[in-house]
Amino acid sequence: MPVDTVTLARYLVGKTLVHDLPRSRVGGRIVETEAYPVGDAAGHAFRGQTPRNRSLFLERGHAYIYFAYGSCWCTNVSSETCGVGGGVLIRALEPLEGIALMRRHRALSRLFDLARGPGRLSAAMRIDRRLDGLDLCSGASPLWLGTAVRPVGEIRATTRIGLSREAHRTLRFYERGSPFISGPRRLLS
DNA sequence: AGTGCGATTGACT
DNA sequence: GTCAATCGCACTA
Repeated sequence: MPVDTVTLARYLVGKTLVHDLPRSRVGGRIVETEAYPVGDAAGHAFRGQTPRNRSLFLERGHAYIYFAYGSCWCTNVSSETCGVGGGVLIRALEPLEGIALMRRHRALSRLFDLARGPGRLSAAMRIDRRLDGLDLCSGASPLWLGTAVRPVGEIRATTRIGLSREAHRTLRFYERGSPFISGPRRLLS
């Protein structure tokens, strides 16, 4: 696993994210990420460690899950060494496994909208605070990162979504041409 | 104790 | 394309 945040954000595109539920499994291919490296004023770790963001300071590869806008859970991977704050936001997933169950979690039928956006993918995969702080690479967690199921396409970089600070930095990565990424369609190509 | 504000989404024009 | 709901948390007093 790469040792810096930006490289990790690129590396995660094409890998899988899987959640083992009591009776079944849901998961998919990561097609879009955003990097929040050390020293980035837009990152939750920027102002130091607090009870809310403590998982960002765990060794790289742990889950940081936070609640945004009163309704959405967002799923991140910690990306630095223990004690240093940094993370990668998982923004969109190409659904692969347990699609019928994910549709039920989202009460929605369109496959392309199932996991297109950080809050949507967390809802589809039933990810919430209970999974915060888990080691995503240990092999023992119900939420885990898996290897790529097929070769990844061209990875493109653009500006991150929804920020006021550091808005110019191109730290959003996505698989070119994927219909499963979030944001305006014009950014697809 | 009170205030302000999002790493968003879904509904609506 | 625009816009407001919603609430946990950080920050100020």
